Amino acid sequence: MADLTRATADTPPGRATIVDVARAAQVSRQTVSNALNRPDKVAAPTLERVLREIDRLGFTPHITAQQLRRRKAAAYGFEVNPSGHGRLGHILDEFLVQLTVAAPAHGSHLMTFAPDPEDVIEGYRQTLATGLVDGFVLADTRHGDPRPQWLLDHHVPFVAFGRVWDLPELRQWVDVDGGAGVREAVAHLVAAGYDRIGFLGWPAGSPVGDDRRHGWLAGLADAGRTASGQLEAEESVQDLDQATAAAERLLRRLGPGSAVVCASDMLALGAVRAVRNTGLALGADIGVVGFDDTDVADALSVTSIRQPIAEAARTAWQMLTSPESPRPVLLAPALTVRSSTTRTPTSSATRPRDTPITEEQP
Amino acid sequence: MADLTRATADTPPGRATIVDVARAAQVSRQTVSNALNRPDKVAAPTLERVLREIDRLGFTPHITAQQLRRRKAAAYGFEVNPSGHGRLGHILDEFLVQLTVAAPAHGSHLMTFAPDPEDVIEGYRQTLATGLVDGFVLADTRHGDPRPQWLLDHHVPFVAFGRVWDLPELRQWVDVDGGAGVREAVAHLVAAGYDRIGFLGWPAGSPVGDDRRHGWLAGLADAGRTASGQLEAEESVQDLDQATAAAERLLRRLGPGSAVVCASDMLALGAVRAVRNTGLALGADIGVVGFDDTDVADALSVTSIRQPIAEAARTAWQMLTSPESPRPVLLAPALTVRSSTTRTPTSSATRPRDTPITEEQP
DNA sequence: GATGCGCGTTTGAACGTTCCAACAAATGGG
DNA sequence: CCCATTTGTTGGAACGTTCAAACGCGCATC
Repeated sequence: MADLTRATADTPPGRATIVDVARAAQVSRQTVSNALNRPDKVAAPTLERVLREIDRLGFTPHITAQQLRRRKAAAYGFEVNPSGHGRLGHILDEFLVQLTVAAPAHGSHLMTFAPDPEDVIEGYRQTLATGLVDGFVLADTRHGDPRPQWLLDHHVPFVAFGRVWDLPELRQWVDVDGGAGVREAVAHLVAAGYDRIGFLGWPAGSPVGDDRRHGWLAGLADAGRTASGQLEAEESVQDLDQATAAAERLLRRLGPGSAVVCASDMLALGAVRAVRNTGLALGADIGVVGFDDTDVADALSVTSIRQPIAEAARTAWQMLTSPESPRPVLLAPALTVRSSTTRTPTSSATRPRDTPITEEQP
Repeated sequence: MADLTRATADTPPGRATIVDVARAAQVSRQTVSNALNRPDKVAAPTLERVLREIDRLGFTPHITAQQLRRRKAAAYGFEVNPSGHGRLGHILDEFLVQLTVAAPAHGSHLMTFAPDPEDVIEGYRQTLATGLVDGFVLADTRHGDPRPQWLLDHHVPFVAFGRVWDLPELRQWVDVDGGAGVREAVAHLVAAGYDRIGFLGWPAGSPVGDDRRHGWLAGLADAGRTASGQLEAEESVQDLDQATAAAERLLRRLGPGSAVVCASDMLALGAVRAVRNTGLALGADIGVVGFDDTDVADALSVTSIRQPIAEAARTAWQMLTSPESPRPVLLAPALTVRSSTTRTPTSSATRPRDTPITEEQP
């Protein structure tokens, strides 16, 4: 169907193949192949001649034929799970994009596939059996997830984004150290001059949520403070109103001049609403930090903890394609600082920075 | 690397091929191939025997070999553009997921690729020249987009999600009728008993934004109202504060008992803040409708216009894989109704529905 | 001057499948 | 009852590439 080359006297119509190049450069198939794959094995003048013809004919190797002969797809599968409201969500969305961006650097491609709703494994088995992919990038590893063990059992290369909690001996995963991110956020808040620092999280029990909570405690310890006297709200993000109410209770106890670190940007939205409901100023009176640096944080001008997704993607490829046995990697997130954690308000860009602001202090 | 079958007496180690099946069923290669591709050409008893062996050996055709021989990849490319904050965004995120879900129904696969930052076309040229894909699914078609014309020139199959504004004669696109969605939202608000209905949009000039604005005007006309006396705020979503301020002006003019339709959920967030700032009750006093049904709308309990992305994805596949010349398709979005457009407040689940609420009316 | 070696190049075969033409057996019409 | 047609099955070839082995050649070695 697609025609990429113009047909002339010495270029047959359709896409140019390796034999077309060979004929034009007056060498054999194999020499053209060598020119591309092991240039050191080809004499300099020959190499130059072949490369010139490759360029002239616009030859690009047919990956499908390579895949067949090399018995290697140079492609990896990525399961997109339509369960989460039919979307990947902010983090996996970005992860997929960054995986795709980083793929060429490893001579690979990414192929998406949807899971079989009946059987978690079936989609993996099929995708692999067709020879379309060499392995998989796992995301969203859950407790009791059967996939890592199955992949191990069948010697299928894979890497996980997210700790594989069930298999502590497994080494092929990248994750983001959420706890370290929260810890850093606490340090930032202390340095910014907030007196008391609370935490708005999810109900205990989820590994991710608990990790972030521990980061908060560690941050307090770093600053020589303890959690006693502090208050921790535990509500589900599902209901924004609950989060808002929890944040209001938190603010009543901590008072102006304090700050709240939240386990998600959606919780941070609740905190911001609570700040407004309480009649306080965001940033000047109360600091708020979110998690994941979503559109919401950006729109609300809320400081947020940003996961280094691009680096996670690059690390994942490294583990997948480098031959030696990998080491688990924990990446540190970074803080995107916005006006929600600035005690001298700069939210209005029209107001000059050096204008002294009288703010009510406790 | 991967070993999917156990090696026994009559099954050689490694993946089973078509010849293994042929040997086991005592037929030729070709008959096995026919059994899978043109079962009607195979005698019933033979067919049964072959299928039994296929099942027993766990044979799955090697797609790579099929691709080579059939000269067809049965895969399509999808460009993920890392420019938008490194993410696809809510809509394209869902579109990608739904494309992947619908792919098997068309015997196809989806392959992601990142654009060459230097040259918009280069990524397409390369991906196609390698034979990895037969064509492309375009998204995010912009004004002055060189891709559709290039693809047409080179006879490359493709379909666009989003109208191709530059090429009115082009027929291969699916889009969502945003205007119709807004129009329906206006009808919903009228039926719900809101007196005056405003619109909070983006500055005029973007096709998408203007389309939604026209939907608002059409909805007013349907209800026998005109935009005179109504007020339309035009601000950029970039700055939530501007949106909030614009919404406050809007509410001052429209007064309680009115409603605001927004061109995005982020604008709706501004509207919701304006409602709170004005001391009014969301839903009971002021109706708010967003667009795209994102997490934010869900969290804020805001009625939102939901794009039928899954259907768009199915339509895209249809256009791509069905032989006959396609017709452009405009899909109608649907309203996800939440408490932000309910005049008898049900936002707090604990408060019984039948409790009469005294609300101040103008 | 025969021997061995390394370099650059070529040739045959293979990856796993389907297209194509040929074939044998069964079926039908005159 | 023979020939033409249909039905079912088969083997050779091809898709475009790389692997593995072989080859010819110049050069140093003895």
